[in-house]
Amino acid sequence: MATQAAQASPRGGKTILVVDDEPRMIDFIRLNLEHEQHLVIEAHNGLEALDAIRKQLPQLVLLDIMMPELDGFETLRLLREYSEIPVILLSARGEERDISYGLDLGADDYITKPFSPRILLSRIKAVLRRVETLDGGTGSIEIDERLTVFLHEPQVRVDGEVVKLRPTEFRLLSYLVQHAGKTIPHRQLLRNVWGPEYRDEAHYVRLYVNYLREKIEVKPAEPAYILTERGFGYRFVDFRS
Amino acid sequence: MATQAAQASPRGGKTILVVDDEPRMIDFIRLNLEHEQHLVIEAHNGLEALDAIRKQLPQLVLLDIMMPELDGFETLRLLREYSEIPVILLSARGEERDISYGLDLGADDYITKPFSPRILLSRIKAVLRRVETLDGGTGSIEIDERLTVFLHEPQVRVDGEVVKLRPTEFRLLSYLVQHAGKTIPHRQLLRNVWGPEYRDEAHYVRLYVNYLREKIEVKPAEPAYILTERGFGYRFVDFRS
DNA sequence: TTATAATTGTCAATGGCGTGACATCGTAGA
DNA sequence: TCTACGATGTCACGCCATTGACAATTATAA
Repeated sequence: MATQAAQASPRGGKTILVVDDEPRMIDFIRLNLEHEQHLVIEAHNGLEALDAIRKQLPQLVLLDIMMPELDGFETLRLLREYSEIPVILLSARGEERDISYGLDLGADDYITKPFSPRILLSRIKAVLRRVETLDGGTGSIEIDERLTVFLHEPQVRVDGEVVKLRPTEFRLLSYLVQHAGKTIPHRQLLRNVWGPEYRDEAHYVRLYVNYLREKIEVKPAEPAYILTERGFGYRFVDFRS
Repeated sequence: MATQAAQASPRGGKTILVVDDEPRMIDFIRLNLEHEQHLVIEAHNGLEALDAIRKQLPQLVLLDIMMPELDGFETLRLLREYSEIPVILLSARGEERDISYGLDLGADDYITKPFSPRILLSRIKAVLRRVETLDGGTGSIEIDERLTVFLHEPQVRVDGEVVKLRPTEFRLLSYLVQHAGKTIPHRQLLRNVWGPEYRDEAHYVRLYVNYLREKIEVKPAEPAYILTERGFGYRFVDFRS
């Protein structure tokens, strides 16, 4: 049902929906976003916002929390029932306590009013970048003739054969490939593949590195892709050099 | 080895280490933090910072990225080998691209220079609040005479008996209890218990709600703690009323 | 009231993940 | 060089998460 975001706009800018009941705030944001070549559409309450999202498919929504009719939280809750469009919440001073509620509802980030144009633009850029990393591009990286890593599917192609990866293997390989050429310390791998609550389980990394080697290396005992940096961590070979 | 954070400071303020090579920046931060009753200590490069953390055990570190000797990233990497002390990165304009690297290394948040006193204080407050939720308090919530939920151990006490919870059961129950009295939509439970990549697996929630009911309810078929709100989600009974 | 569909609850099978024990390798010091 | 120790690699087992099939319940409409 939910169509993928669309809307071309002049010179590579994005279509951004600004939802706020204060015209001054909308004007301020519009001024700054249009200066960056974005196309700005607006809505003045939650209902209008949901309507505009359905009809215009913006690439990003700036959503004020305190609004008449349908407030930002409720709007976001309804929206997240069917759409994963990026949303940045705008919260007024003193509402900071409730921000975690907004993130729970699925907001991508938030900005506290008042804010500077620079803050606004950098947050938007950051959110868009994150989203584009997730679903942009072809979604596959050709490491060399015999190995292709897919970033949207838990699988790799090795010597023309598709090999399925288990979820943890997939997250680990993606992380390594996306940081190819750098040695990643054990701790950092744990934190980013398993989660921040894992600190001392360096064992897991060894185990899953070996699972991966079994699947992608020619000779797992003499790895050519996932290299061991004794005492530090692991490094995926820099395939771009 | 790593002792728990300590340092009492006047009137409930925290001990905060500010690491920056620009004296003006330190002065600016010091002015604002001391106004909020925090005790400010300072360091001017990474080595000094690691030393100060060892010796003074601040509750939070504000860490500039661009510094001579040992930069913020490298300092953070070394620090995270042995300590989970909260760190907020300070990044100058134009370094925004590298922020995700800092978060990978285990930073808790970041602030882009220049920033306002209000931003500074609210970020610090947010990080400290998050940390204190994790390890503060007694760590247990007594729902009623027969049920106690532990927030730091995957277990509950039911009728005086300790019952162990599996990891997912534990996360789900913690989330429900911490939002007791509110109906949480299926989507929101999925997002916050399983992760943002789970969207349509509402089935999981049903299954785990039932696992939990088996463990904590008197009659699982007629739940008194975890209530079903047909068409919306689940609600943990409001035990504070 | 009854039929129907949507939602929720239950059960069982499968395979991934965490865990420990142990083998092997690499490095530094004797 | 040899030895000892720490780091890394390997293996096997048991628990838990996921998945699918299906039953029961509730709301809605006939």
